[in-house]
Amino acid sequence: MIDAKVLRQDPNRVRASQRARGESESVVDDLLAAEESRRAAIGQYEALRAEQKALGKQVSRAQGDQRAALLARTKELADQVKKTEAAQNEAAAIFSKLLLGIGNLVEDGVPVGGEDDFQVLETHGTPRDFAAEGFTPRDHLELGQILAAIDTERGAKVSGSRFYYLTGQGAELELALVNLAVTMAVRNGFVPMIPPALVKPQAMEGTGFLGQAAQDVYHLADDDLYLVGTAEVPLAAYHSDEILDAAALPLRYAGYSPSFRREAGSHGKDTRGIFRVHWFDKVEMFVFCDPADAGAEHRRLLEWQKEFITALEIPFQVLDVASGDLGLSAARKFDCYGWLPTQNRYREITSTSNCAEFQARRLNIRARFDTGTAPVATLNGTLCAITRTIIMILENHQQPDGSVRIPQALRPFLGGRERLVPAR
RNA sequence: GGAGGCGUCGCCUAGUCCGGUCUAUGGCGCCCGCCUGCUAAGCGGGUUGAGGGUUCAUCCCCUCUCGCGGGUUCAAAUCCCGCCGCCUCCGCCA
Repeated sequence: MIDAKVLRQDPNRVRASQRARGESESVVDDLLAAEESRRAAIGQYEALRAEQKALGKQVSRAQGDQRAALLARTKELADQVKKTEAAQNEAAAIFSKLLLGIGNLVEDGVPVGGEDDFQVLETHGTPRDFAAEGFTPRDHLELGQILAAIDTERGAKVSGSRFYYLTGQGAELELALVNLAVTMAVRNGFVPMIPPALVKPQAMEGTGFLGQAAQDVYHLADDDLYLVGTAEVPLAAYHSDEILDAAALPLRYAGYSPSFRREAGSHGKDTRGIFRVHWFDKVEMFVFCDPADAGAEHRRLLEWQKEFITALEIPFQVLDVASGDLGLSAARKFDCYGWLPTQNRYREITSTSNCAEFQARRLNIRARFDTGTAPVATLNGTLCAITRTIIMILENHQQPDGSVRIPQALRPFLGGRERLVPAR
């Protein structure tokens, strides 16, 4: 959630952010009104409570008529205290419900607009010229079938559409990618983590996934647990309700977990192969840091993503995502789009968001700074989303015979092999 | 899933039966000071945490805080209900 102080002191900044996101501005006025009635109720409650407490002491010492008179007054007070307490809770509930609903304040410099208004910041590598090489590239599904690495038919038979099996070399490829990603993350100072993939509502709410993204989340109604769409959720909630040692920041975690996404509202989009699926595994970077360092840390996460994609020898671009496409919790987001030869365009392969203090406030994660106890900043970034990465590797490194060259960096994790080879 | 036990201010712990004197006891640890060739020991003092108000800052003030949430009561660590977590045992299970 955004800072209630900012809301009070500079409501226009919140209005501007809402405008950039394409969200309602009037919610700001509703919030200010709710805040005012909440404060009024608190004032009344505190005054009554103080009197009640003072009288309570006298009651325990008083005798006879005096005691009876005091008891009559304290009874009256108790009644009023209950009423003001209820009023206070009601106003607070309205306030926090509204506050939880509004998106993070958009960082300065973010391009304004919707999904297509991103700005391309960088382009790395050069897409192969398959025409010059004299063959037409196969798409990842065809390659996956030739290599006996991807089985979507049986995935559909067992689990439905948008499910798949990674088989043989495909399964090996996932394990190799995970190993490479975790090895690089550890070298960069991350603590590797294998977090739970089912979480309580607070974790989901705290990370901002029950807002506009709620329709994309799997919920187990019998147990009131959610299947996470990213390790970001359990990693963020790891330190919930904790006060961290500021000297220990930044805390960097690399979580390997399955990611479950309902993909509601994307019917008919990217239906071929494993580009958009209901489940995939992912290695995710997550950082808790001093809010003053968040911008710099965000750039570092981006650099580590670029390092990983570069190691896999995939041509890619870095995008500065536009304000309307940030999601609830991000103040700024950079995406890396890898080259997809058969679509003749770049497609999303990683994403990194600076959530500033937005998630930390919701999850109650603070640190003791010199200036006092304050929320930390949280940042997340994909290191390796397995299915997308496999797609990019297969398509970009394919050979005319359907085999696939394994990028140098990955070979140590595949027993030194140089190629994935067609099955018989 | 069943039975029992437990959850108190960093750690350990008293208090809960029988509500008010709990503004929560004591020890350890930690901080400050004294003493002291140094260190240790000793002596004296301080030390729950969070939120808010005030202030340049300190001081100070208020509220909340005995696993969490309700309830009873003028008043709850203490009584009642629900929940959560941990431990032991049983059942089931990879």
